Amino acid sequence: MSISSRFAVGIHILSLLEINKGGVSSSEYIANSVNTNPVVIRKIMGMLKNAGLVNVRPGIAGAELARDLSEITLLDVYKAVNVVQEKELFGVHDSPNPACLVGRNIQNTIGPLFSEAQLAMEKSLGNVTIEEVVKDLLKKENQNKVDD
Amino acid sequence: MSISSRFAVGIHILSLLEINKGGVSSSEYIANSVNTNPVVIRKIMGMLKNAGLVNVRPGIAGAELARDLSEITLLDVYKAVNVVQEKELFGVHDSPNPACLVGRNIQNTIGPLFSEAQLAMEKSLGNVTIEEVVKDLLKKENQNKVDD
DNA sequence: TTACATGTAATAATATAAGTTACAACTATC
DNA sequence: GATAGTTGTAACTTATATTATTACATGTAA
Repeated sequence: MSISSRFAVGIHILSLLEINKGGVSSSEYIANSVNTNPVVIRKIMGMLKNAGLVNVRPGIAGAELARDLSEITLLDVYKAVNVVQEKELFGVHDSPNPACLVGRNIQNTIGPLFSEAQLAMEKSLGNVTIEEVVKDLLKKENQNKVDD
Repeated sequence: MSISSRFAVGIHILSLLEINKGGVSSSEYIANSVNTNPVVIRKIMGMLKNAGLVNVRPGIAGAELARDLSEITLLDVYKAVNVVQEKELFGVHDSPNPACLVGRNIQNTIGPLFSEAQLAMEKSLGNVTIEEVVKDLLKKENQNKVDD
């Protein structure tokens, strides 16, 4: 099981918008970098737009960042692309037997524990900005040049 | 997206083994409490057995805990039932375009960030033992009695 | 030998993800 | 205003994973 790659693609898109700031970032252009279909990009872009992270308009080619990169965290992207619902990272079997002590209490006992673990993960995502991601992309790019 | 309920069921099973310590916990008995099919229980039980958490033997009815409850954490169960592979909680789009600066570096940049978030979640699970779960189950049971 | 349990393979039903096609709605420009 | 090119979106396909279920081999105790 893995969380949908929409999240990774969302990060890819925002990074690309920054690095291609001079040019026009159409869905086709972005799809070429991500290596997927332009429609997939437009769907994800729509989510990023709803979350106020990018500006896109029908008929007009190219998307732009709606906020400073230092004010967009991975958690913002994660929430924007809707990959995991609140308190639902961990699936729980429904309708356990109410005639059993464990069955009638397990959900209430497990729920908070699962929420806490999910929040710990999300907090970690909230500590990283897209600005840092872009800086690291450029750093890795330069490292590779030196290696050649 | 949700992590397979095998994890929740695994916790349910271990708790039930403790609370039903006096009786015989056959796969049918457990399935009745979880509200699922006995085969599902046997499959999960097999994973718990491989991880050294329970003792079960072919032909002999009933399973038993293989360790003290205070020495089994939620993380142990999570790993036992194999719901998330190492470093694979977050899906990443494969083969992004190597001709693009972002495309050829995004995986190496994102990877460690995703791993860190996953580890934060897993660390949280490692802080809770099944013993605590059982205590909370009993506590909630008594609270409900008072409410009646 | 019988009754009953676990182990496991095979299958079906369901849900979600990701890719794709098709087309409506919109904008700029000629 | 007609055209070319873009975004927005619905519909469909394919692939994969989960969960439930059936069937049966294997193992144990009485």
